[in-house]
Amino acid sequence: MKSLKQMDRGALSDALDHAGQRTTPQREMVFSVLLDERNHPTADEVYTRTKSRMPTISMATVYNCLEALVTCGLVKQVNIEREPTRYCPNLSPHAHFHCRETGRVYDVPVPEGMMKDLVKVLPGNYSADSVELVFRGHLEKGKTK
Amino acid sequence: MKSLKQMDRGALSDALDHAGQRTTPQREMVFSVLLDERNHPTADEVYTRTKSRMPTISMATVYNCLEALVTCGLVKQVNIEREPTRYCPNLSPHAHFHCRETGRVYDVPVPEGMMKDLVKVLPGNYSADSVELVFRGHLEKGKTK
DNA sequence: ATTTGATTTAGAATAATTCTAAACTATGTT
DNA sequence: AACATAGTTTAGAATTATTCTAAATCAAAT
Repeated sequence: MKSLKQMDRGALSDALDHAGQRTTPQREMVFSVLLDERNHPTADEVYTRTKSRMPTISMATVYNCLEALVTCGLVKQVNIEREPTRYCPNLSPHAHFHCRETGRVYDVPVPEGMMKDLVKVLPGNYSADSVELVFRGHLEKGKTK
Repeated sequence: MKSLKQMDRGALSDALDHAGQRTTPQREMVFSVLLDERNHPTADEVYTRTKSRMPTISMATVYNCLEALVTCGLVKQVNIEREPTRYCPNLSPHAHFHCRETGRVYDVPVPEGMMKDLVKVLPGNYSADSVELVFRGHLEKGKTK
């Protein structure tokens, strides 16, 4: 898909607007790239993909756009073991699985409410606004996905 | 505490030995530093603390020692949001809490078996050997710890 | 004693990310 | 419409944690 669906375009400008930021062609393109292939790309990968559709974009702009998208809440950063930051447009609560063999990261759906329940292990004076759950291991032979 | 307790010294050389590595004064000192003040120091902080007791040690050696300790299983790396890697000698299953205000990281004890139970959310073909659970937020006024 | 291999060390190299300052773009105001 | 203002993009420099390199040191084993 080469461009943003109307729905996503709307969500994007709403979210940017709400954060006091402008909707620009670069931001639309980067967002589109993220929605298009949701395999947790790094900034560098996002740069390569975006550049193929918008050859004049710079690495700095890709970082700027990603930051804007994170700030306005449409994208989440995924950090695994000090590897380069990956970007994920999946906003529903989920965990991550990191395959040691391929290095790939997979979203893992979790039962409704589970992420919230986890917070209950915290002592009373700890107030958490985010919960991250990351598994590491390998995929059994068979499925690739 | 300036030096390793006999118990820890034994655990250290056993573990190093088991991994085919030698017990050296630098490794003992770095391990001692980690056991001494368990506030998830970064390599840089470990370097500073170790240097105060062993002024000739180098940064490279600190990294080497930390890597040796991680490899032989006595220490775990804790990575939060692409910040510098922290080192933690707490081997019992636990979660982490990252305070956005102070940047500090706290160990959070979890109910027996909980970390293992979390693995059950994974699809059958996902085989996890490690589970990481990180909360981010802030500490309510009152206790500092 | 000598060889062998591991370890330590200082400093160079790497790599992801952030910063800087100039050019560009869009928006709102008269 | 012209202009001021503020936000955005851009290339390249700077930063920073970490890894690499190669020489020096050390320790164990022949």
